[in-house]
Formats: sequence, C-alpha cells, structure tokens
Amino acid sequence: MPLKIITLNVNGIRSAWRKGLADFLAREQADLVCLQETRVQHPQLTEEMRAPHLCQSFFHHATKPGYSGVAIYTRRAPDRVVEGLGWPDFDAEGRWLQVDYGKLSVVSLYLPSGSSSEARQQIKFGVMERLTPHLKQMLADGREWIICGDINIAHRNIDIKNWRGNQKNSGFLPEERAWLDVLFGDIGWVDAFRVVNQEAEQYTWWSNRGQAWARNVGWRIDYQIVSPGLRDTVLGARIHKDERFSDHAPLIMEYAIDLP
Amino acid sequence: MPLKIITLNVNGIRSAWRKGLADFLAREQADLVCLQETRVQHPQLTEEMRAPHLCQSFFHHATKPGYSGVAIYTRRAPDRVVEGLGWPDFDAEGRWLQVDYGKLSVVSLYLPSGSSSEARQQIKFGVMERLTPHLKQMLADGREWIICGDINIAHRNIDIKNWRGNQKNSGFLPEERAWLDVLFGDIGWVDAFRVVNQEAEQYTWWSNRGQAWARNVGWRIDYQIVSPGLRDTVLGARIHKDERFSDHAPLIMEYAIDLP
DNA sequence: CGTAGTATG
DNA sequence: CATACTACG
Repeated sequence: MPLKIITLNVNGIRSAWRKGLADFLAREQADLVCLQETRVQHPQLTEEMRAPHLCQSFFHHATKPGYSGVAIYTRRAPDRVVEGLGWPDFDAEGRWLQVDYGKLSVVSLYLPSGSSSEARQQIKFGVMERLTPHLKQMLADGREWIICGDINIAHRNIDIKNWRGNQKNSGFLPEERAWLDVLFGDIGWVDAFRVVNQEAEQYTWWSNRGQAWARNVGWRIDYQIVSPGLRDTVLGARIHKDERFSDHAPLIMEYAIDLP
Repeated sequence: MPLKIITLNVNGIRSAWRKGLADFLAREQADLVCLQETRVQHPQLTEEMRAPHLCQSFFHHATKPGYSGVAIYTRRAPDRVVEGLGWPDFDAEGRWLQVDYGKLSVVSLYLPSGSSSEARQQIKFGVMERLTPHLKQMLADGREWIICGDINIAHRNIDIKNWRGNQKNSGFLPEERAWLDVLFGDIGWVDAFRVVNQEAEQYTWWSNRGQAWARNVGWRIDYQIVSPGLRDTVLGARIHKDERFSDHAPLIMEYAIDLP
C-alpha cells in the first residue's frame, strides 16, 4: 500500500469546507493531509473539521484571528506532534506543524508571503535565512522527512507562466529562486514532484485577479520536499484541478513507504 | 399631476443597486426619492448613482466611511439644498438633507438607531430632544414640509408585529413612542401614511435575522411626515414589497401638490 | 443576518 | 479578487 499525502493551501478552511473539501478528502482517503492557511482558531472548528473521515487532526494556529495557521489530518496516530520551530515570531504565525512516525517525519509548512509589503518580504527572507541551517541539520539527524507546504516561491522558469514578467515580483525573485537552488542542490533536499514530473505548466496556485485560473496563468509554489533517502520512494504526483477549494490546488503524491 | 415621493433606507446604496434599485426607480418615475443609510462617499458613487433616470442627485455623507449618509434624487432642480442642521455631531453622521422648492421643503432624514448599544440609544434620545424645538420652529416658519425618512421608531401597537415583546427594545420604547405622540399630537405634524391607511401590518422594516421577512415580523419605522397644511393633499400611500433592495421597503406616496 | 471597512494574501 | 475580522445596525 503506497503512502498517500495531500498538501493544500486552503485559504481559510471554513471557505474550503463550503466548497466541498470534506467530500474530496473522503474520496481521496489519503494517509496524511497537510493544510496551510487554515485561518481559523480551535473554537471555530466544526466537529467535522476536527475529525473528518480521518482519525485525527492537529491544528497549529496563529495568534492573530483569521490569519495563517497550518493543520495535519492523519489516518494513523503519530508518535509525536511538534508545533513550531521554537522561533517566537514565526511560531506566533502558525507556520510549522510536524508529525513523527518512527524515523519518518511529515511537516505542514507555510512560508510567509512577501507580496503584501516590503516589510513582509524582509520577514520572508529572514525565515528563509533561519531555515537554511535548520534544514541542513534536519538531514544530519538520521530521520527521513516529507515537508509539505506552500513555499511561496516558484523555482524555475518552467514553474511559472510568465517568468519574464515576474522576475521582480515576490515569489519569483532571483534571491528566492537561488535559495531553492541551494536547498535542492548543495543541501540535498528533493523536490519530490519533479522526480516524477518534468512537464511545464504544472501550477498549484493562480491569482484571484483577472482570469488567471481560466487562462492557466499559474505558479508552482506548493511542494512536497523530501529527504534524499526518500527520492526513490516517489511513486507519483498529481495536481487536482477538477474542483476549486481555494486559490491553490491540492498536490497529491504517493510514496513507497510503510508507516512503522 | 400628483407629486410622487419615495423614501427608502437602502442599507448601502451600492448593495441596493446590485439588487435592482436603479430599475425600480426608472419604473416608478417619482419626482423625489429620499434615501437613507447610503453608506457611501462621493468618490465611490458610479455615474449611474450620481444621475440615474432623474435629473439631479444630492448626497450628504458621514465622516466615517461606509456609515450612515442620506441622499435625494430629484427630477426638478430645487431652489436650495441644505446639508445638515448645524449640529456638528449630528451632521458628521450625514443624517439630514433638505431640498427647497418655493415654500415647500422635502427632507431626507435618518434618525440614529439605538439598538447597537446603550450609548447609541442615548445619542438617539439626544437627537430626539434637540429635534423637538426645531420641529416646532419649522412649522412656525410659514413653509410646508415633507420629511421623509427612517425614524427608527414604530409609533403604535398597530405599527409593529410583536408590540408586547418589544416594549423594552430600542425602536418601541415608551419614551420613543411618546415622542411621536407629541410630534403628531400637540406639535401638529402629520403621519402622512396614516392619513390614507389605517390598516395593521403595514411594515417598512424587517430584521435580517431569522425568518422575519418570510413571516412578516416587521416594524413601520419609515415615514413621510408632513406639515399640517399638506394633510389634505395626501392622495395615496403604498409599501413596495415585490422586490427587496434592503432590510427596509420603499414607501411610495403621492400628494396633490404642484411644485412651483 | 447583512453591509461595509480593513488587513492580508 | 477573495477570506476573514470588526463595526454597526
């Protein structure tokens, strides 16, 4: 049985729920579902959001109501759950949630967006900078990792519709792309989607403005990033565009991994 | 040709426009249309809102964006337009707009609601108190008046569905009803609607909560209040419930009056 | 409940 | 442009 993992930025779990996310999850029967931008706090969750078709859910919300937040649905109870990275500013925005199964860890990560202001772009750069040594260390710890999430960076020209026109826009800045170059290069993390799919126009996000979705003017900014030891376990990847639950599309991947 | 005047609390003119108010106004061809709670400021008005089927429009908006505000559409250009009563606090909320035609004045008035807090109820009482001598003076000035507006008070038991249960609620408080008793009694103003209609269940407002509209659980809180000299000019009154432009219904009245 | 403003993406 | 919070009614 392959291990099936879905990642999706829901842009408000309550909104996504209204658009049929529950049915989609029930249909897909994934082992793990990593959500970003849940924009909800515990008391606002319905019973079904707390425990849909899956056995268990974990939510890590931001201090600010209606802002950011990540979650993980699991069919198998994990050995351990980690909320945040121990960085007060980052953790107050609810951007990291980790579940451990034996020596495998699965993370739901929501990297800050830099598009709303220069100040937020600097915060994004700051998180990237702090993540680099952390991501190096993670690979040295002898664990296997699957980091799911909205990274808010398209890596290469192939990962965005208008690469030329977006080189000065947050999410496709040279510094941001270089950071992914290092992550997927020297440091050794693996962009799992690209292990099995090298096609163009494999987008996971479309702006709400204009006709971006209709015209498929998109960006691939949602990833499943795995430790090198898992490279050969990647069985398949699929972006679910039949329904729209948010401005992002679910990225569904399967791995030849048995949970311990 | 009778003089046709419509008054309506639009609860956001932009919202009412989306619901077809423009078509309704074009169909009715009223001489004057008095709107309350326009919740808009000048730059946000579309060209059509500034000059629909009628020749001219006048808007008096609140200082606070998206809050309160009154307007008048006219087919005939008035001799004079008066914004506010010269009371800084009241005028900053955009609640009084007056157009003069010879010795006739038509007013669009939006009395404060007291339902949101005790503080707002006190402000409502304060406006009522200051209006009393002013309304007396107006009748002594030798002009004729038609005051159109959302008074936010149901006068008698006949003017509200659940009079028993609402005696402690803002809009049907004994002090508020007594104020209208005095206005329509000793002072001598005329509730023009009641000149031609004595029926029950003639409501102009229904709460958005629950099934108030469906169950006709309403209040008559929108009035055309005329000076005694116009009592005998009232030809007819009609509440337009075929369409819904807001939580209020348009009150359409006709008078045997020729504009000078 | 519903309209609007504001912050954020 | 879309989600959510808040103010106000």
